Amino acid sequence: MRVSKQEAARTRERIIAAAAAEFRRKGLAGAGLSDLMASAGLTHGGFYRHFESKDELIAEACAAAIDSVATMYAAAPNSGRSGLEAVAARYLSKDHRDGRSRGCPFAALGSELARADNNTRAVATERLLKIVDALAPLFKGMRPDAAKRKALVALSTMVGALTLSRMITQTELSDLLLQDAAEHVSIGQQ
Amino acid sequence: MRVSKQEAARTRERIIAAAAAEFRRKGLAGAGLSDLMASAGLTHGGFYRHFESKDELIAEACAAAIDSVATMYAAAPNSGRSGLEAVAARYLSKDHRDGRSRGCPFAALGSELARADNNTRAVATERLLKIVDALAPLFKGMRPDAAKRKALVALSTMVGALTLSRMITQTELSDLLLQDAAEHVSIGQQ
DNA sequence: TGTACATCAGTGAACGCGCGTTCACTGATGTAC
DNA sequence: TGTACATCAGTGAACGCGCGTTCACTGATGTAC
Repeated sequence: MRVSKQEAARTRERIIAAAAAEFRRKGLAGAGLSDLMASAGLTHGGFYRHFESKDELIAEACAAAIDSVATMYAAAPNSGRSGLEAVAARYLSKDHRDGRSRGCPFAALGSELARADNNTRAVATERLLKIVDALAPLFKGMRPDAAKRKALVALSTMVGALTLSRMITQTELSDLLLQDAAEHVSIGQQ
Repeated sequence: MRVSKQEAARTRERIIAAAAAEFRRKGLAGAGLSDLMASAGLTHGGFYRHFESKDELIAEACAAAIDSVATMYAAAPNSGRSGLEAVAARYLSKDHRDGRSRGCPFAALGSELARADNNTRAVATERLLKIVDALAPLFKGMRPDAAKRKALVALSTMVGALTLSRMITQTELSDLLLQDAAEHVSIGQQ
């Protein structure tokens, strides 16, 4: 039952989207291709019509996951608070902490990404730099280069705090860390 | 070939030590019991004389790993620079980045720890608080409670920056992040 | 203190299971004339 | 435009492999008398 090129392309995107969620939920090693294909509405046998290997899917799914949360780093042009404050509040929210499968892949997969193959790490690095570029303008009154460096450190704080807040078993402490980290990042413009 | 209680206890410690290194090197899911027991100089069959399950070992090995790097957070009473500056420089060094298997488990296993079972996460949380207690006095002229909160945020920055520096494929950028994050943490006393 | 027996740390083979990957097959899509 | 054939997305079964776990066995250690 061959399917049109157009539909096949849509299938491929569905697999990537399912993988982006499954990997963040269960980890790169923990998510199996069979479950993952099932959650895309397919049987696992068809996987290799779309990808050469699980590693190839990992790279594509990570790229897609990073892109899909990129809007989180855009300045919200609404309220009176600074763009940085808004981004930090959104990133370090309880919703983000409790919604791994839709959240930041650096936090959901950080230590596994650090062990991933060269291709995946290169893809992740490239997207990381895009996010840094989006974040940098939020550091007002700074030379672009300095702002980018500040942005990467701020992102480090957010990724680390979100990861630890997910590990911590005491709800109050977890909440407090999110709050303190958000405040710390918000005032980090000097 | 039964072995003395004393020797059995030593064997148990050897397994935990081997696991603490293997888990940090390959991840909690990636490290297999067979390899791990071999690296402790044993065959895998004897594992269940010492532990009820892999999960039990994970909890014990993580505790041991955290404890074994706890000295990294002690203030070095030598040089002129502040204790915090010394700790940040040590934590965010290239040696630490390149020596996963002997380094901080929060960075080496962060995203996997966030998905670990309740027992492991409780053990990790308890040890995290000990590290925060060790770090807090480095924030001079602050009430203990405020200092602990600052310490946890600083630790978040260090964990996030180390994790990202290991993921980044461009050496110069990875180095720069370590340097910038160390500087940021060092001056974070206000 | 010496003897007889129970315990149990460690070995090595085996268990079932799910993993990533491969393959023969189906039949609608795409292509060549 | 219509027909004949090649392509290939998707299915479902099967592959070998390594995983965590179990088990029968060995023989030195620990214990009871």
